[in-house]
Amino acid sequence: MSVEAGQRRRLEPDARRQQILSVAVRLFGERGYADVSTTDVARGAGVARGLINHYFGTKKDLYLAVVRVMLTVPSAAVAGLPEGDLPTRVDALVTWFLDVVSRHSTSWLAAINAGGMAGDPDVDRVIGEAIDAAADGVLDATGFAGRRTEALHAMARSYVWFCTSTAREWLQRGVLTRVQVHKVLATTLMAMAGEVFV
Amino acid sequence: MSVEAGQRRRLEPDARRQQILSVAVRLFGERGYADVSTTDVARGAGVARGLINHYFGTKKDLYLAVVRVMLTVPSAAVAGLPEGDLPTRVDALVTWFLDVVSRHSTSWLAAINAGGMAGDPDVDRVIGEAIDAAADGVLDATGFAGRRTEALHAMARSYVWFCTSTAREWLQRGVLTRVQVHKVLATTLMAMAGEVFV
DNA sequence: GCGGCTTGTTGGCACCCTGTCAACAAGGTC
DNA sequence: GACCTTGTTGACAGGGTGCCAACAAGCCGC
Repeated sequence: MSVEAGQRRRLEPDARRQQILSVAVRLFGERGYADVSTTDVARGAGVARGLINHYFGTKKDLYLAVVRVMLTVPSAAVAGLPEGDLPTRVDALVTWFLDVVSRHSTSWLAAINAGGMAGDPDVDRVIGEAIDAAADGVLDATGFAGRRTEALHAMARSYVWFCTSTAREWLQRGVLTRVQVHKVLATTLMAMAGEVFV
Repeated sequence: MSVEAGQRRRLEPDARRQQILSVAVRLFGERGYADVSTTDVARGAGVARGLINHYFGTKKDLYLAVVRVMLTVPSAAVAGLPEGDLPTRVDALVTWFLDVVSRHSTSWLAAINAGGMAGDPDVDRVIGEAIDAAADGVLDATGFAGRRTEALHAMARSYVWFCTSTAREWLQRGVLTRVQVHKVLATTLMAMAGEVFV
């Protein structure tokens, strides 16, 4: 107990908001939407429950902020792919993806999994934006960013979902190795780039 | 109103259970877990709310029964793939999958989407079993059912997730055509069978 | 036909969670 | 030290869930 529980302390709005958000990220990351009550978050932050509504609005709004944090971290360094022929660029993209997802595996996979909120329009929109960004990276790496169409983008998005589910078999189920995942993802992307992206 | 609302009628347990279940399937299929209350289901069935707990236990148990119904329907006719070379069998598998998913699109995609319950161990287990069954079909169609390993099965499972997300781009977003989805799925499965299943 | 019995069914109770809001007080200012 | 801004609290009302004793529909023996 490093915090005096009996005393009431004023923090600057940004600091308090950040403190609550970090607690929420931790809790939602390990327990899923329905299993985390705003009371839990408030207790974790040593704060009255009403303060959460004051800063974030509704519980779902808080969750949206949490998902944004979880998804924004990895997408920081999307750019920076090397030059070279198609196999080289595809390999670099897959390597980059596996690095990112293994580093932030828990939070990132938890966010993509939607922790029990998939189907909600707002949550799906936030996740969809992250998937869209990743899909842009896929089209970029395969050299189709210039000829981008809605259909191409949809296929790339679908491939990103494929990446996440394959990564889950590696990081969560532990039944695939990183080398195997790498080969699966690189091979399928090569096939898509060569035969269906046209 | 074909049902006398004011009268209390006794039904046989199986009939009542089935009646409640069908209402629950309809409601959960169109509105997601959190947005459907047991009161809604009870009202839809013209029944006291407590009766739902009597027949199904908790609300999550009811939802599990609903998901089982939604996922069991399509997996009925998994078998029956034609003989022939690899491209022929792959093509038939993809055609079969697209037929099934387009016929039961709403309920099946809703169930796979978990309607806001992904992350729950029990729900994930039920969905996982359906994915496993589909993955068996994939290994069967590609002729690797005999040499089945855990890793192969994981890759097939991952491919099934790829199929669902691609189908979503077609049936829910409407940005891909059936022909495009077919080509994507057939091409990638051919690539996986030829290069990574080894 | 009638009382009794099995059991499908109901309504209400207790508990938890959520969103709101008026009241409170911490910390700076004059 | 009085005062004022505003971060913070606690209580309230509404709604959802699980549970359980009481009720009654429909069948059986007489």
